[in-house]
Amino acid sequence: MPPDPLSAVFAALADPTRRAILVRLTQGAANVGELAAPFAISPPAVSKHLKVLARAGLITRGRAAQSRPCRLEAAALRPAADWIATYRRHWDESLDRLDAHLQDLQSGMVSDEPAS
Amino acid sequence: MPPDPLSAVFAALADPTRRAILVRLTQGAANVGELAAPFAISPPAVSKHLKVLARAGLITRGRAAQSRPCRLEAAALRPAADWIATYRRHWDESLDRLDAHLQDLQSGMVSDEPAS
DNA sequence: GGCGTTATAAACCGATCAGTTATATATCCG
DNA sequence: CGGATATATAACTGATCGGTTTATAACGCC
Repeated sequence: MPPDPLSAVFAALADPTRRAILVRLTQGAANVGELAAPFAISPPAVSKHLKVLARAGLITRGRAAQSRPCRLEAAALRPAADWIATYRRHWDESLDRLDAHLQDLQSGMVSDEPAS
Repeated sequence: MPPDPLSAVFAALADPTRRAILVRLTQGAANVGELAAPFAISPPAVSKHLKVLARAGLITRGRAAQSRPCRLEAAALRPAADWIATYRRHWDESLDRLDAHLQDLQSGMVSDEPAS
């Protein structure tokens, strides 16, 4: 059972190494060796990270001689950004608190009386 | 070793159940029973999800009688949104391709000659 | 064809995850 | 106090993760 795409993207972003790889790819395509260099992990480990990123749609791979360069596919970040954007409205804490408080009152979750 | 906060947030968002819990909490605070209801999973499982969300700073818990209501802390999403926002610039594929191509040329990654 | 380079695949390992059941804790009510 | 309700903790399980080492495959070059 493949995870839904949104989960795949968030899961891919949950690893610092993978985020660093994406950052690196904003400077242009790179092959596995170049990506592995700064991380003190073995090439196979990088290869696995790339597979995760590819499954999430965040990169695509090409072929150039022995090299399989990776290219960033930033468009795959859009659904994640959209999901988070729904919460922008709640970022302002005062609005948020007010909102929640009103909701709580409405649903009878709190007494609205001073505690003890 | 605690994971860095950004990883904690992305990891928390990587689970559909936890995302649904956050969505539910936009409608106001809720206790564990209310959160567990729509998901056909046991209360302890929900409790664990809430612990993950709390560790990521995405919710805070209160006390009201036997109930420990959860409140959304949307501000914790900000770093994640900011991280992703850095890639907005790359979402337009034509800009992205051009960018990457120029970078590739500059770093000598591709020949810039027609293949074969 | 054979060699070096680049990258993936396979097998394995310890840690963490997401869920369960069963047990404990905390709070209210009578 | 004792019982009911709401939640958390403990102990366990199967699956997945992030890494390793070893072996294998694809390509370019001589």
